[in-house]
Amino acid sequence: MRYHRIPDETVRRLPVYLRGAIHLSRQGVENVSSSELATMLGVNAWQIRKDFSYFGDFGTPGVGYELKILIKHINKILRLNTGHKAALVGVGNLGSALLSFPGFAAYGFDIAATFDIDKRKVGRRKNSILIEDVSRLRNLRRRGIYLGIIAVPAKASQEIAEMLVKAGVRGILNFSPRYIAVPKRVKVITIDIAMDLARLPYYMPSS
Amino acid sequence: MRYHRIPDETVRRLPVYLRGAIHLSRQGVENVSSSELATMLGVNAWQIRKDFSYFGDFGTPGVGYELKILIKHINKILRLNTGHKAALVGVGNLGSALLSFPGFAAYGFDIAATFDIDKRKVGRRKNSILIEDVSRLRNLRRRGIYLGIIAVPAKASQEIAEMLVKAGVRGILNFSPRYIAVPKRVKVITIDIAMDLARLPYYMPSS
DNA sequence: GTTTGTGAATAGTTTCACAGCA
DNA sequence: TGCTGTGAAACTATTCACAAAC
Repeated sequence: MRYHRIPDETVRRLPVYLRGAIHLSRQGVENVSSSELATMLGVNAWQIRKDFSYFGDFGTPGVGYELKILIKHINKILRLNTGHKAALVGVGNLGSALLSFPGFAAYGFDIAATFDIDKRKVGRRKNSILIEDVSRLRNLRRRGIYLGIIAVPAKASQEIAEMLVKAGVRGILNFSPRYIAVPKRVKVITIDIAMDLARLPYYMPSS
Repeated sequence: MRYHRIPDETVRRLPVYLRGAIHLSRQGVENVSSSELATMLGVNAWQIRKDFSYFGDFGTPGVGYELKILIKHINKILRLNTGHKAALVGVGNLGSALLSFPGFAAYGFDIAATFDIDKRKVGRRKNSILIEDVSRLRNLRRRGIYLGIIAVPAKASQEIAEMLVKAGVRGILNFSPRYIAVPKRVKVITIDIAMDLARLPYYMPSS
């Protein structure tokens, strides 16, 4: 390997491998082969080996991958080792669900601040985190927050995205069903639940 | 065009185009060019034209695409025109959020039944839909439901998936962070929120 | 014997550039 | 003139097959 550009598709799969590795590690397993991991995650063994080959040799022929090392490496590649504070904007149904979602902590994410526009919510606490007024959505930089989660209605998402960018955010997880335009230096990942559901019938055998 | 296999990537993008088309149509717009739609959705114009070219000529050179026709065609291709009843399993935080999520109805999806294992929830109503005991998760076929949404803890997801398959479901939207094994005839789409978040730091400029 | 790591072959997708139609 | 539709070229990703390592 060495000195290859890492395919985006590989980056997309790394968190999946990480999830599997953490799961096994918690069960006390110490080593795993590419084919065992593959079966568990529903992918191909050669895909896993190829993906790992972009980063270095962390496996041992005849044995497999040591989970501790594997987890450490993937965490480092994805820059999850440092931990990340995130600001959640919009504490409605979805936002509330996200607040109590255990999956974030597992990857070192911490929702450190929440914001809403609804005066009735502002000042209250949800999961022990204070809900602040969106107008206070400034200088996240100073609070060490570089990551925003947008869970507001579609209409407001572009505006909120711009506020987040101004506040110093460099990555946005967007749950609103809209494309949001931001400067190239900011990375946006959009999760549109209905969008994924919408292609399910296409793949379903005739009904 | 004609007689090409449709790339999966194109199928993945069709709901995005549909969303954009519906949005414009609601605003009273009647025609749109590939480049207008592209700007609005943050994609390339030639990508849109290429994608549409797999299905037939629904555009008019010099004019663009008539939104009414475009929407009808995409809906038909994705088989969203008939409407789909879905069964939601797991009425916790996420499940509740999904119940009040407006995005489903927009694509003709209707959460027609909900199930939970928690006896305290069973019998109650949420968004006017009765929460039934998971043991009643049978014969969805008879109720005209061929689509399942899994919003239960990871541990239980494989078991629930198997119950859904037995009940006649042909497509599953899985929100649990686990690979679930099902017969090939059943299509599973997994949405793992933490997984998408996990690759954000990789793309964020050094922090 | 088992399992990794990886070049080479294959498959799939995006981008381009432009002919042809309204 | 403006915009679509699409082959061909360029690029990217997946799959294979096997030599090397344990």
